[in-house]
Amino acid sequence: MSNSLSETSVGLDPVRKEILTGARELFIHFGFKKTTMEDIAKKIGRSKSSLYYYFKTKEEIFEAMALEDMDFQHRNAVETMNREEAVQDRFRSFVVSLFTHLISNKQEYSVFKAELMENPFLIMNITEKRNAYMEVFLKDLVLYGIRRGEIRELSHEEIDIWAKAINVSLKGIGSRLFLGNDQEKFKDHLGFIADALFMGITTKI
Amino acid sequence: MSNSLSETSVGLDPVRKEILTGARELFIHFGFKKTTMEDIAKKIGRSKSSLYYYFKTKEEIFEAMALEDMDFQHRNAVETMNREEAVQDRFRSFVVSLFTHLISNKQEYSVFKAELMENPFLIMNITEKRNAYMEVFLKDLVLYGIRRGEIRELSHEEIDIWAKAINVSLKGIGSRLFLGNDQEKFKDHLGFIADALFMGITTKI
DNA sequence: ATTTTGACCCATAAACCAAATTAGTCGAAA
DNA sequence: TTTCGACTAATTTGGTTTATGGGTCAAAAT
Repeated sequence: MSNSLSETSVGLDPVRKEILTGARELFIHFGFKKTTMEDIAKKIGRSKSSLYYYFKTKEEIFEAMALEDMDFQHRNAVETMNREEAVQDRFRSFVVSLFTHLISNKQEYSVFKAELMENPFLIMNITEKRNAYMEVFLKDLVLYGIRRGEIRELSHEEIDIWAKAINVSLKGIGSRLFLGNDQEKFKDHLGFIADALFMGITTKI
Repeated sequence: MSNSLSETSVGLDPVRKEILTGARELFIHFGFKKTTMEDIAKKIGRSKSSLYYYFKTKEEIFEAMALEDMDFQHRNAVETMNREEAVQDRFRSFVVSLFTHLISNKQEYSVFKAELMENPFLIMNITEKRNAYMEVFLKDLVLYGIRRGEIRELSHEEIDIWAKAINVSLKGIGSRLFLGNDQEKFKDHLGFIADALFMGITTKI
């Protein structure tokens, strides 16, 4: 389970953290483009050049911040999930946790909606890392379920495909929650959605 | 089942069709932005003004063309699907048909990849109509399955949610097939993916 | 009445340039 | 090892002009 999104969680450097928390506030308030390196530096009472001692580029700061957030959010979901035993319960719990967090923090990240499509390259790295992480996570979960006899014996290939498919599915649902304006209907049925994806909707037998 | 994406299939007007087929070729070759109304007019040997007798705007032409294509593609999938009896088989058949078509026509539509994010407003209407269509389609399919006793009795609300969730899931998988570069792995497992979404991956009972 | 057209209009895109910002570098200082 | 001020190079901004191309319209053609 040595699967994680961000290295910074170990808190390697206090200044690094300082930069990230300062940057986070500015990014969330003004977006990526309108936040200058000067702004970040001033915010934490340091010179702009200092930032370049810890990060190579502005993008790198943004990326580190985003990954840190996602990491926190995922750790949270995993922690909640691990209180369950059955895979179905774990999956449902994980999905519900992720999406409720997404919905409740929706406002906070709304600044990025516009920017996301102005420069998609910005989130490319982040997306890739997240995908890689999620796929490993989902594969592990399937293996856990198979071990418990709650999931049919699937081939390696099938597990891989399933993980990829469910990942993009969840992403699709996530974007709809984030961008769409019908979260209301969704948010009360997150558990149902998770179960439907995992267990299907057919009559058992 | 009076559920369709495009009215033009009835072939209301030959000139309208002419315009659409001419426009299609140009759009596919040069993209939306670089094809001018002049180009389209010249292509079919008419004056630019004529186009405005049949369509209000350039966007409307593009939209009509796209909807016509999608309509064809969906009619095809439905036709294939209807050869099956069991819902599971129908769903799988439908999904496989749609996605194989997508994969094989991928090259043709690659011009739009870039344009899609340059002006997302362009496909907004199309996307909305497609979503509406797909949700109705999926709901109908569920009702069919419930009638056959192959799908558990779901509430109206749940059917609605399921249709929305599966629609965005399929869209997610579709984009991955269209934009990503790992179709190879996917394309041989489309049936598996469809089954997994529909029937889940848990051991039955 | 329906369809087509050329001449026209005008919003927007492109091309250009000067000025200002700002990301990123570097050597020296702390 | 870490921080900083001064520098530079690239990008952005703002303002202007030109050109393109979407869209209108009244008249002509069918």
